[in-house]
Amino acid sequence: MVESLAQEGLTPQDLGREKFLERTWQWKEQYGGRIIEQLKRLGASCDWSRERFTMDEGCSRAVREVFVSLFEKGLIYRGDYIVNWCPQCGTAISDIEVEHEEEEGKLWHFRYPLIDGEGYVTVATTRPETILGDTAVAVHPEDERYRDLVGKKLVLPGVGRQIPIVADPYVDPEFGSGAVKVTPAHDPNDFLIGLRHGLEQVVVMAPDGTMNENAGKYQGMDRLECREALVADFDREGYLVKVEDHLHAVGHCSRCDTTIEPLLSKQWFVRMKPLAEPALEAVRQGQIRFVPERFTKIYCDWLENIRDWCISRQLWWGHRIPVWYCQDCDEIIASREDLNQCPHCGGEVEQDPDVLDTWFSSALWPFSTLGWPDDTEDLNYFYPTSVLVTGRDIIFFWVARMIFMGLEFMQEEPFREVLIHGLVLDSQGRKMSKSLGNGIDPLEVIEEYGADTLRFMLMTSTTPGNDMRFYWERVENCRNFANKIWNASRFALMNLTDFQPEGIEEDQLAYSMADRWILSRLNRTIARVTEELEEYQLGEAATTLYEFIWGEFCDWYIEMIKPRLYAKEDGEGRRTSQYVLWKVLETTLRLLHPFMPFITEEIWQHLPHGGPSICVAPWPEAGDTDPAVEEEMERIMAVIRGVRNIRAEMNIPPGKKVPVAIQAPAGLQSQLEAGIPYITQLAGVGTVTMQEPVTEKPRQAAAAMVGGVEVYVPLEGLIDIDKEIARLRKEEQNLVKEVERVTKKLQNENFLAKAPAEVVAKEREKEKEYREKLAKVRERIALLEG
RNA sequence: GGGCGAAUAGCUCAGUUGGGAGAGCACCUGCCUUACAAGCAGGGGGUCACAGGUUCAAGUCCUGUUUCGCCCACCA
Repeated sequence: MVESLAQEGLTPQDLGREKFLERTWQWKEQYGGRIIEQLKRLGASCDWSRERFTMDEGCSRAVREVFVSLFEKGLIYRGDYIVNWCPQCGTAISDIEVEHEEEEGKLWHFRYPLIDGEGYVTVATTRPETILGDTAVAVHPEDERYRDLVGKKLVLPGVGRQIPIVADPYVDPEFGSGAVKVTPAHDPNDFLIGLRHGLEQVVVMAPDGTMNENAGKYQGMDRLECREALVADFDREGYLVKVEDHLHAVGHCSRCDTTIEPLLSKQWFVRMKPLAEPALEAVRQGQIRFVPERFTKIYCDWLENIRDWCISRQLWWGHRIPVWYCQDCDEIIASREDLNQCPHCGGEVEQDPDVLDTWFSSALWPFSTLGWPDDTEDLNYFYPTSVLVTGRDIIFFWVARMIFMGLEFMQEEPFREVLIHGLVLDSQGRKMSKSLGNGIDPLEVIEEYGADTLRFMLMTSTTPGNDMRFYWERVENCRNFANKIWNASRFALMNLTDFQPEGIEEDQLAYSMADRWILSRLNRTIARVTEELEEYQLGEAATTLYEFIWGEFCDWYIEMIKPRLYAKEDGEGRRTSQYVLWKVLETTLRLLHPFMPFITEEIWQHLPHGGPSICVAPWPEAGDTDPAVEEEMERIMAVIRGVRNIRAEMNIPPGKKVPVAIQAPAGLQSQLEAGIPYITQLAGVGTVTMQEPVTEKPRQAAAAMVGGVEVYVPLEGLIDIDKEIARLRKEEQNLVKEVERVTKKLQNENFLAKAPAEVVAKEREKEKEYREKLAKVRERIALLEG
């Protein structure tokens, strides 16, 4: 066993590389067949020789089914509407693909003359080029200033078009001049005003962002170029009233960051209200729960204010819209099958050239990957699933849409809980982005530190829903933890070569104090980790394991059992510690497996184990703890720490064995005697003398008062009395503070009356403990000084 | 304009029913001790942003303020 692990020349950092990915893949394939089937079904095959991707057939069929079904229900429609147009990408995009950024812009004020020459109306705009598409000016119906002008006409400067003044409640009389230019083809509000008043829609911009034939002499100019030229022209001609600085939010394409142009065009939309309502109810009534809870509000707010979803894209990748247009009878047919001719008139048909928003198919993921629309075994087994884990940045894009599509087509929510995590930021707290070049390639981290290291790092020191910064120091820390487990396991394997757990009866074993202690700690750890995982306290669970493995198992237990393991003559003791060592490690690996899948699997396979793979091994169940032995061991450990502290402070050479005299009440002596081997071994102690507290205190000695016992290290010549007094003085100071605090609390009658009895009892115990300790320290100081 | 999050050790962050402030890194001291120097042992370091309030008791609950960050938003 040991040989195989060593011979392969592995380090934990190798784990996660291809070899292990492959190996784990094999195990998963062998034992987790269902999952593999799903993953395979997910794969999209790509054929570059054609113009478009060929999406996986299964998924494609689901997408068509959903599209056609929604179309038949009237939930998908094709219409003219103002969409977010990206001139760079040359496509429409949905509302959530637009990123708003505050920008310093200008607000230009222009005057439009009345046709009768009787004055002007002043309007303001942040996009002067859209003036070319103006077909009205709107004022508030109750605005006294303009009441008489409603119904009159203005001349659109530079264009010459006569446009009406209309009254519309949308206009805010308080803002600017109280009069708004109306451009129905290039502004969503204006579009609605236009519909209400039957205004003409004049598109002045081409899909590539240049001005089109309706822009007159500005035709062919880029929109910004046009803006400059137009402003200059209007200024010269006296139409420009003033220019103000203006801070406003400008929409940008989330993909290429180009300024979005609202543009009138014909697109496909999903009618959102009927779909949003059930999705809202499912969350409101608790069928779906968000963790952390605050994301519920974000989700609900979005769906409550949802507008129809523009799903057509003028791109060359994606699922092509399954709609055919008859060239003869103008019939529009949404079809599950490809069409060659019009089912109505037999005429020639052409498929819509557009493709679907990629999130349209993503929304079907919970069921399309399971074989839907067929009634498959996987679908019955895996839908709905229990929990979805995802980043907070795609709640709208993905989570919400999976929910409403799931409800619509499966009549059941796709998952019960949604665990939201934050984003990984760079070390300065910025989002990782291509343009900043501050991104970190996870594959590089894996290459250098191992996959488990990265995984563990991402799971620790974070709170659900909060962002985290990427720090190499933390990666290193996690790498070190991975090494720690690796090395501890190597130690275990070296000492388990002649061990098999078969046939061992737990109650027949000769447990040492250390054995009983670590088993109790293990049970406590199992219970705690399980509880924390159930509460989605992933970081806390990982920390609990970290502390148990490093702080208790490695630092204490392994050190404690070394003599037993090395002593060949102590057969029963050795065998017991081997068993406990194996049991604790094997159990701990199963607890740690979700956090460090590769390393735990690799080690587990080398240990005696049951079952084919740790990834299908049962989750550990917590047994009984033994508080008495924990307390006893804690006292022994305190003695050891006390002696170590003395050694360090007194600069006692590391190799030097020191004698120790322990003065303890009779009741504690037998317990302490059981701990003597650990004290001698772990604190560099030669002999331990057990005494009654009444015994004369040694003068040439350093002392530690721990857990109700006095520990003396008598070392003639090696103890600097002045230094020892200073050390004790510091201890005294700390104790005085503690005693003061506790006493003050216990003198407070309100505390005694209102605090729970157990809290008061605890405080009383503390007070007693501190006072006793303080008395001993003072006595000690007096002795040394006197 | 609306909403959310954060503020704790030099740095990055934990701290979930309110009951003696924690980790990692960095720093200081001593150790190559037969699993591990990517390690071991010991140590220093915090008025938990600020101001009020509730409570016997507040990092934790409430109110307000400040400073960062994020999300949403069709006032030209």
